[in-house]
Amino acid sequence: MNASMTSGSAPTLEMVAARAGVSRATVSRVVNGSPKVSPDVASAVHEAIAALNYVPNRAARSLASRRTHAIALVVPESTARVFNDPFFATLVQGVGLALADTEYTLSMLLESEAHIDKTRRYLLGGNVDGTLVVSHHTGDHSYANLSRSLPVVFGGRPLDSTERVNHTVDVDNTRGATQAAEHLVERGRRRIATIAGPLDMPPGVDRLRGFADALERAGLSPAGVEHGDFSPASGAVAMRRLLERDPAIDAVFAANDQMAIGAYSAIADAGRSVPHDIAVVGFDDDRYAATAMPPLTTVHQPSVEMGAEMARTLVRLIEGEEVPEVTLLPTSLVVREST
Amino acid sequence: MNASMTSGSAPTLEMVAARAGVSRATVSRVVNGSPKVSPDVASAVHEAIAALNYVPNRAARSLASRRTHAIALVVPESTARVFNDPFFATLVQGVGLALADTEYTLSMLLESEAHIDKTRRYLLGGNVDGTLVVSHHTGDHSYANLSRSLPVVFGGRPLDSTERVNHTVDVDNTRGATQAAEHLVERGRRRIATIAGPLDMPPGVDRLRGFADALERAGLSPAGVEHGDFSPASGAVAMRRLLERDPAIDAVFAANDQMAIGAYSAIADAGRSVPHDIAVVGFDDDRYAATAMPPLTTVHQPSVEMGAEMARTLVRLIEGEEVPEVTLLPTSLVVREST
DNA sequence: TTGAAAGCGCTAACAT
DNA sequence: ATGTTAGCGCTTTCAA
Repeated sequence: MNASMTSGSAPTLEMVAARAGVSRATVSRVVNGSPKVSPDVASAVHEAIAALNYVPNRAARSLASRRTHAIALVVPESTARVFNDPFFATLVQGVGLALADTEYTLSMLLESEAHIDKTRRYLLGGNVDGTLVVSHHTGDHSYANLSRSLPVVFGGRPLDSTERVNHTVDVDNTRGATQAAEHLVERGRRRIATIAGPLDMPPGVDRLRGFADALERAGLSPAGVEHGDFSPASGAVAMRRLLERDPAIDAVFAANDQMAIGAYSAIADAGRSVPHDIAVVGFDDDRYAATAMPPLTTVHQPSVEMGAEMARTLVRLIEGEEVPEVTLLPTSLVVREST
Repeated sequence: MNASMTSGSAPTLEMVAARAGVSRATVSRVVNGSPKVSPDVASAVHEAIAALNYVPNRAARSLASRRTHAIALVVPESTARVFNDPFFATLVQGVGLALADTEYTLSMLLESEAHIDKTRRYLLGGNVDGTLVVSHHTGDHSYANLSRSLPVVFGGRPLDSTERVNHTVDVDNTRGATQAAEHLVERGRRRIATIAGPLDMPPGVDRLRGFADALERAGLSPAGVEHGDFSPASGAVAMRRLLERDPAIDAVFAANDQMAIGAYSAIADAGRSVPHDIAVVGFDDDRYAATAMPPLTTVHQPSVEMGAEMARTLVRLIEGEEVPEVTLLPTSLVVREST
């Protein structure tokens, strides 16, 4: 717009100082919001900044302050493979949104096996002030000890709880499963079975427990428990087995929507209908849930919120605030037509 | 592992120099792969680097070299809203994967309206060496002129071709639509209609053109053209209209899968069946395509590859290489049961 | 081929 | 409340 913008190189703090007639230190104070600057000096500096369209140089700032104002989001390869998992995609969105309100920047690290320690070096090499890690896998110890050298927040589907990982944000899987079971009971169902997830994955364990506890409180016991691997095919297989053992089942809670959809087909194959003969509740509220036939009643995961919460937690951690070791986000039941 | 690692602060280039018995300049040369270093000196330096587990400090490097080795991926808010668009998610994955082979780092900028110029400042403030922008929208001029100050590669669903944007990577929409139309012709269909996308979006235009051209070459003309907005509902409406005008239609090409799915329901409502009465081909090969009933024949978009190509193009641009202004990625037809 | 020296743009004591 | 002065860790002329 104006002449100063046509100058080749970016304006520096020094130029601002000269223009405002103060020292560089003062400009730095103003830029960093130090309280010990007189109002008139501050506004003079602000004017100069605006006039020159000054933007601080990050590299210089990091070098001097030893802080990068960047955080990493590490996506283990196994997760990358399911990158089109809507849950994950939405989580990234939450992270980005939360960070937009801060001075922090997001570095995405898609970890491919070939570069596994490139990632570690990057993280440990002072390139970021902290990191977020999303993992689907229990056995993933690779980042557990990272938290000794760097603020880390785990999230998504967190590690096995036996590992003392410092900070994690998770969805309240247990409570969600309980909501699902209670809903089925309220609908008058009595022979309620479940298609659980793998027991080596925390969500698998928690969702099964929440389900079982709720039934017990209702004075019922599961009409069957079969395990799947969260895939639609495994859901169909599990449903078939459930039906073989007890053809009179009148409801089923699947530990995720994909398995619920698989169950749909097994139910149809058995000549039964949803929800008339068998009510079905899923978990995740993924893209398939709403458009399934019939639309699936399911437990909604607040994924955007989870990403945002992870980001906020990490930022607080970096700034030295006290933060709870684990944050559990509430789920909510979305009632559609499968119950 | 060893004693030096327990030392509080990270090893510096200076420490490496001392240990290798050379100057800092030499270490810098080795680290940066300069050719003018004698082999023995180089290996001594490499040993020292390994022994100390030295990792160069990025901030210092950027400050001195005026390069950041970071690239941004800007996601306009409108796109963020459809973040769970599998196409986009996969594209990000491709970008990440391609970058993993380089020295570059990915900064994700989810742009929220409130911070729109925060993004511009960030990009122009020397925080990145270049940027990738994904956009669904024609009218989005905000980044068009960015390319005057910074290497930029547009991608995904690029801007209106009337804007002279320097570099873009796109899927070959025209060719893809042609493949779809030719397939229908080969299947013996003769009354072929299309549910086109909006004419203010490049994919809408290109897919319609590719379709029409192919029919013309086959000596046919469209049995009908209706426009939708890429949503399933609009696909259903369009299909209904198509059927009203010409009940004898025996095939339809929808400009995306979502509209094809919408068409499915309109076809069913009309008492017709897919593919017996009407063959349907979509475009995108999204998550719904494979699981639709019947599974949808569609044009596959190489989204991972597109992300990777965008990243590679940008890196080349940054390194000063010559790169083509537009790269068109080939699509492929995935034949399933709807034709 | 190697080293010396001068910054890159900023922050953070320390003075004043 | 403001200025002075050192660096932060690296790259890069320029000499040797």
